[in-house]
Amino acid sequence: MKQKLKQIIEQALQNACKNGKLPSAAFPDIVMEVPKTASHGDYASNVAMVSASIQKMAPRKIAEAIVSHIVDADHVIDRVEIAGPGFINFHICPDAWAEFLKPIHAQGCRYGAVNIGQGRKIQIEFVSSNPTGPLHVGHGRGAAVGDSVANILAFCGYDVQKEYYINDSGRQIQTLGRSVFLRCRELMGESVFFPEDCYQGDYIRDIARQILDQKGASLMDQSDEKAIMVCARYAAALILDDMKRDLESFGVTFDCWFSEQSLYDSGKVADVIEMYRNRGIVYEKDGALWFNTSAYGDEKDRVVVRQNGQTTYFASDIAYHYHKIERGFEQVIDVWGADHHGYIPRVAAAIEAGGYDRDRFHVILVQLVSLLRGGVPVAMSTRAGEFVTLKDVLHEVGKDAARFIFLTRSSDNTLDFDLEVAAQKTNDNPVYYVQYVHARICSIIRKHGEMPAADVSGAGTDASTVLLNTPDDIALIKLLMKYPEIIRLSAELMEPHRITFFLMELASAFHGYYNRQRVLTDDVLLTRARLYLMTAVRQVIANGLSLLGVTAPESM
RNA sequence: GCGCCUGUAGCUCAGCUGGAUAGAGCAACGGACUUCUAAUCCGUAGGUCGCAGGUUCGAAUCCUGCCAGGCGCGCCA
Repeated sequence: MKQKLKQIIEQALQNACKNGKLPSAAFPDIVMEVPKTASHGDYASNVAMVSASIQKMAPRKIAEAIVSHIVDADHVIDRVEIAGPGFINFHICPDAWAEFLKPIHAQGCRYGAVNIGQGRKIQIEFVSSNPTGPLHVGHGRGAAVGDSVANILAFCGYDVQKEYYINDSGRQIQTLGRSVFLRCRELMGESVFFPEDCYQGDYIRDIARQILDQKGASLMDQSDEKAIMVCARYAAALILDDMKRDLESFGVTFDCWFSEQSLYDSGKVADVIEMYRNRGIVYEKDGALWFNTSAYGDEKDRVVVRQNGQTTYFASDIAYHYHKIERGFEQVIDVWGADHHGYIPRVAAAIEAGGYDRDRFHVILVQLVSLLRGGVPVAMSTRAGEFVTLKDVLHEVGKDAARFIFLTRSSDNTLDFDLEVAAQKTNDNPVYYVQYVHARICSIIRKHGEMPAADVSGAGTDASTVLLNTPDDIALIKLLMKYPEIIRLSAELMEPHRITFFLMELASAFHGYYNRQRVLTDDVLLTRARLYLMTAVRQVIANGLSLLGVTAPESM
């Protein structure tokens, strides 16, 4: 409809110009928007105001010139008004709307897919939690956002790869090994001192028990260093398996699990450092090797190889991100907790120093989650091993509620996750409000199937859709027409919460409709038309929910 | 001190690639189930869009400064 009106205005501008009513043939891009207030029409354009400086005319005069040259061949326009400072307001014929249900039925589960990716390869890396402990709520938010963004981008024509980066190298893994090792000795009856910097959680004991069962006490016969190494590998693998299971029950899967250690094993870290060294980007100072990140906008240079010869985490991250782009991704997206934001400039610097445009690297920062129960904060301390895991949350509130709630805020905002509210099946909980729409429509259709003469095969093809012309019908249709635009925005901005809010808005419109209008009536044509509308609503709800990774139940 | 995020109704937040009278949910109050699922709906009430300037036909939205809160500023990961 917007497109149609744009063309009509464009034509009117040209005609007006030809007839000498407008001095200049230079026209701006025509913007057509939906006014907030119904009395301002169904669509409004500000062309006249924007053209004022070009045409050297008063906006209202320009608007008059445009309006008087409008040709409405298809008779979609009921009336046109000039309002306020020079808005041109279009009121659409009530009968013209139902037309726009056709693409929804024609495209089905593809409705809303705007092809902005055009097959371009894009990678999104998320969660990437260290395999040293279970996933907690914060990871859940990252997982929900990352997975949903991946869904949206794939839906919009990108060739998306989802990746999990496994930090299976470095000090934290060492610490993990030491923690398990000490618990093993403890289980064998030794009294050991368990340092504070080791992982305190009970899961360490469980792992120790498993490893002793599996490998036997002879594990401890080798040198401590070797035993710790074995413990570290074993524990990391176990924790990783656990994470995979948790993520799967959260509806999240990855195309690639990328090991940090593999970057060292294949010599990629050394190679990349060598390359940068040859190009003078990396230099030695104070016995350490530094990366010249400040030349690329970082606040200071960063160490890559420490005085003691060990590489820093940044070293492998340089190699990792460099190779991501080498793997052929046009864009590389990282989903990070907001506490890592200070790390962005140096990774961007590394990419730019590698000869790539820094815009190819994008970080979605996700703010903290505070866990509450009935409004009271739940104490969480990784150090003390007290935390509510993602698994616990899933068990308590379920996948759909968890995913939906994680996406009810912009990532830029911190999120209070209240376990009590999330578990409630009341209107405090927006998931069910949206899912209920789907269930209700399915129920209507089931009921209709039990009715005599339950044939809807002609729906949408006969004149019956003209009956969809009440304000309630039109309001719903207009919302459905908005959906592709919502999808485009959420893809471009990588903001899944836009879909969440849209679905709540659509749900609200539907429930209102349901309470005021009847779908199944004695009037066969009307019933057919309304079923046609209802199935379109159901389709859009299902499409949106699927992008969020939430199921659309047929009954509740 | 520097950087990032936030500041909109009593609470939690949308809106912020500029548009007309700023929205939703919750909480409060009052209503609606013999009819397709009341996990629903309708109505009432509620606002100096943190503050001050600037840009322009027009600012919650863009720019600058300030104030407040959160997070981060390692040869940790």
